[in-house]
Amino acid sequence: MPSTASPTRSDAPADPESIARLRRFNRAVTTATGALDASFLGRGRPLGVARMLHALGAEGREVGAARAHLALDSGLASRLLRTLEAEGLVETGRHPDDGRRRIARPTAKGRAEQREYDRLSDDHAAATLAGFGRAAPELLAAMDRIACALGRERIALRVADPEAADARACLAAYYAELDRRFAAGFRVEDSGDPEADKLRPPRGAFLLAEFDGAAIACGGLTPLPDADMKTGEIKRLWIAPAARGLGLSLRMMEALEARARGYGMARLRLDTNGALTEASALYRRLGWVETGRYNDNPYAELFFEKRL
Amino acid sequence: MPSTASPTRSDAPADPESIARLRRFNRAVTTATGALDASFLGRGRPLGVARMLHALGAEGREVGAARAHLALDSGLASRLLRTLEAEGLVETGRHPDDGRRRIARPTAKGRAEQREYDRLSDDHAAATLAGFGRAAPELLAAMDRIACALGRERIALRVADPEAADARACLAAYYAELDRRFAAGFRVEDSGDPEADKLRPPRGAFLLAEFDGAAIACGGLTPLPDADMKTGEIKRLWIAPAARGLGLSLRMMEALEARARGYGMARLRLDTNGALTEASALYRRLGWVETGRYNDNPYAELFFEKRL
DNA sequence: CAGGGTATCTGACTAAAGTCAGAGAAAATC
DNA sequence: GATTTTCTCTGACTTTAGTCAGATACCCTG
Repeated sequence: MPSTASPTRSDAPADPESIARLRRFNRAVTTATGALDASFLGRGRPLGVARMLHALGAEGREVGAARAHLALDSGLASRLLRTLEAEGLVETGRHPDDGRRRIARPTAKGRAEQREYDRLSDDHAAATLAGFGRAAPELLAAMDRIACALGRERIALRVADPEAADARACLAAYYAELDRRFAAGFRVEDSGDPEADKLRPPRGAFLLAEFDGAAIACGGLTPLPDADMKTGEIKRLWIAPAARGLGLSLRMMEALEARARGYGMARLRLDTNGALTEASALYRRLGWVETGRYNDNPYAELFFEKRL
Repeated sequence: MPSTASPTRSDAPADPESIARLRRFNRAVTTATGALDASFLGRGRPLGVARMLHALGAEGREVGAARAHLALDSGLASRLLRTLEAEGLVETGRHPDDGRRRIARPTAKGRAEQREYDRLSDDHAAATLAGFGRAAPELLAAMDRIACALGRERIALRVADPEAADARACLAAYYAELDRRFAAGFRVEDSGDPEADKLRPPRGAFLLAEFDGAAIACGGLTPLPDADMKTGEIKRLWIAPAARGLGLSLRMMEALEARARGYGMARLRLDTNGALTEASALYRRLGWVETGRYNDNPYAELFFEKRL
């Protein structure tokens, strides 16, 4: 992390959300460059030992998993754990199901030390942010963009509950963008908002794309009540600005279509607004064809259908 | 650098200018994070030795200067040079004026090796760019932004010749932006373009701000032909979008004012256009007061003056 | 030209990171 | 139940980076 970059004041006020974003950027760049995270220094402990302590997390981890994560030789990893044990920061025990594998867990003292490292990172991030001054929001947006691009192989899709906190945050960002982009604004209540239940199995789904712990895209699948019960609808497809242009919308649509096929659906529909030009272009590219209005959503201007 | 980031194809086509921008970003982040540049690996040579070879440049360098640049102990630096000598990559000779100092110069073989390291860096950069696909231009802009912010302590102002290549590039970018922002466009020929001679000493100046070899801002000072020959004019003040919000315009204005004072000038004038809202705000903040039209520049709508 | 200061170098040392060959115990396979 | 495989560990080793105390040669000043 931009650690040499003038940590002017450690008491710099910065909101946790900005700090998290900056640290996410630092991790992305750190991973991409094979760099060392400078916050791992400065507590009188060699880098390797500090990295191992960090890799264990608060809950502890299988020795082999930590070793693979840090790409270490088994001998070296073992020695680092012995060092941490000697300091009283870590305890190792046997795996409940497999006596060959071992689990290394931080002790209470070890967890306190992990929190100290976290605090160091936060301080560095806060100082960097303070140095950015009024340009900070815009720089953070640029950092989000680059972090997503550098780490795009690590963006993972997963099924989420549409009422979970991260899902709601994603949807809120989506609605806010619609409100900005529609000339007349946007209110969810007027848009035929699918109840959360329809976005859950067995006939619906809500997918989230996550990058380093942050939700950066979402997409929903709901059943439509037609005669043969074989029609689905794509809802709430949104990619965070930071993650656009990386092929994520394609991945999300393919995942939703695959899920619809798995549900035995024969066709999918979706509606969209003319203001969302990139969305319509995407649907056409993916083989969707324009069709007639199939609902009374006042915000919908264009209707698409795709046979599976 | 983003070296782990899928160097998919080494034959990826990417223009040298984009590669230079990406590498500038990498250097900025590398410096800020204390990271190692991964391109220094992979030629069977320890990092320290490779960094020393790189630090010498094609022309060679004083041992002390290279040592200071890499922040190395004198003993370690000396040993790295011996290693390079043993490989036949470097020759050291005595300084022409001072027999204590020594100059280390790469041999022909050493320069070839430097080029190989450069090629490795370029390949990494090109592969990363290729992976970005159509989002590349926008990502590069975000990278420029972050590189400037992280490295803002290293932005240096210098007097430049207004007809040198980097100055002309800076001015061209400025004119292009005016053309975009003015409703009726902009043509230099119509704007009372100061001849280059007026932007040179003894009564004028053209300042460039440089970051890691790239010109990112400029500003000119010319004499105005009033009775007591004590009036100057600020011309062509421009900050590249990537460098805005970092206080650079303030630095540039202060440098130009200091220079005007050095020339014995008593007052400064400038004109600007209402479309450049941030410029007018800056001038007011710096103590300029609005005054009447003093030229026939058709693009000028606002006129400011400041007593020195 | 003596003496102090400076630039570089060598030798002796340490810390950190990493490699490699087995040893030992547990699990999986035949 | 014997054999092979898997996981972790220990001991012995190397490489890289870095520190520190002089030694050496040169420059500058008085």
